[in-house]
Amino acid sequence: MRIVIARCQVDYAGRLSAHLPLATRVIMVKADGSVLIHSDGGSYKPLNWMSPPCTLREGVADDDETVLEWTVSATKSDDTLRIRIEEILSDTSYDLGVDPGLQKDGVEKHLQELLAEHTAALGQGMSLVRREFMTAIGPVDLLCKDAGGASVAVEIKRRGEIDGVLQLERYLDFMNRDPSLRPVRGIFAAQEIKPQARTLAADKGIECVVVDYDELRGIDDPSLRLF
Amino acid sequence: MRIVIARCQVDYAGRLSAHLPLATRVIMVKADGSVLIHSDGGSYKPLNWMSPPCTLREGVADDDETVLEWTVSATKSDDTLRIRIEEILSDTSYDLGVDPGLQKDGVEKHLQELLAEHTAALGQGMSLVRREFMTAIGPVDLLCKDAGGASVAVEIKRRGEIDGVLQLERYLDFMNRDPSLRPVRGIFAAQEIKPQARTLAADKGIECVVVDYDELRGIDDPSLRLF
DNA sequence: AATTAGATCTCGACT
DNA sequence: AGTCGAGGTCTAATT
Repeated sequence: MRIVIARCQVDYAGRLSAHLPLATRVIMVKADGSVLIHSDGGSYKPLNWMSPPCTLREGVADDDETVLEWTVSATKSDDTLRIRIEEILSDTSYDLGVDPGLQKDGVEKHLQELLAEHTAALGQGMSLVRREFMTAIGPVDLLCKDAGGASVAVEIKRRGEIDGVLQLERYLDFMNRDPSLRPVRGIFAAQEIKPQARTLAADKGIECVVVDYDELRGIDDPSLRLF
Repeated sequence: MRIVIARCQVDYAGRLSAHLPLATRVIMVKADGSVLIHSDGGSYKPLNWMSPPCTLREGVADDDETVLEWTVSATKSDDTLRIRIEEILSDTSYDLGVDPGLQKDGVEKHLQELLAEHTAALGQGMSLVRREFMTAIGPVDLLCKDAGGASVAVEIKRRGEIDGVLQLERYLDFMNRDPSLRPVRGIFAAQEIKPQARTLAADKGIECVVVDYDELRGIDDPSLRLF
């Protein structure tokens, strides 16, 4: 890991063209050759970058030998990042070693697993028929039967937005064409549901269920938690 | 901009939970308080981070006073990032100033502008009626008339995938209900078109046109290019 | 290798 | 402030 603080201009040419005017920035060169150009704001996305695999060539500018010119070239395409460095304020390198990586918990897949095990959270007397129930246009997250024995298709999102409702509506359209399933009603389950999504669901006769992830996880063995 | 190289563990709790085991990493603290944790590989995305607006509080661990504990808290939610620092290898700060920002060129809008000016690329005798032609369900990128005077709706994407074809199909459905427009046929134009999208388009009677961005731009005044 | 769908998506434009 | 669409999306899982 090499970190350079420098006054620089940057040009990217590839899937688009982009230019950064002269300013002081952080240039991060990773062990795999990838390069990130960060400013002192924004969010985690760099102003400009080159993803691995790529190679860094260091030289000087054609028009001015006092200006360093770094060229980063992608291996698999002709994308290039050209960095013109007018002044280096700092240039340091560190050996970080290989990172053990990130452990995640609480994404949509977990929510689906938990709801599959605790279908009661979707309604009294609800029972699971299948997870990832296949239809002609893709898998429905959960297929259940309610207390009355009627089929229920469940679409699960971490955050419930309008596209999730539309997706469920398409599934319901297809499933209700199948005489062996019909009638199928829909439940849209999420940790939080946006007002617009809720309105659309109501209009389509789709029930909305807000799921408390922590509460649902609390039903499970607490020893299975990461922390 | 503060850059710290340290052996650390990191825990994020918020929209999900995530944990990073002890390892040497780069901690970037930006002027707006946002924090990025980078390893020596991967891509531009940090292993873990906190977006602004947020505040950083520096303290020591409850269980071990020799361990620094930084807590980064989001202002608008209860998301927190907890960084346990076992050893600091480097800790430096720089004043970068405000960045002038990135200038972009070459995305979908530009492609639309170029095609609007050079409708011949879509077919012999094609002429432009309107850009962003409004329909009940949204604007069609281009409305044209072909050599025979028939209406043509054009959907433009940088990369042509299946959802773009579906979008165009919805527009065509609506437009063909309007007696003053009917009949309207469709052209799906993109720099590259995925086989799946091509197949669906063929099935729907939609023509596919692959556009060469550089060639199209070459027709324009070269002085208008960024470099 | 190619495709699909989610993301602590981010980012910009528009309402 | 919220919504919508695109991204040099990235990422991981699955075919």
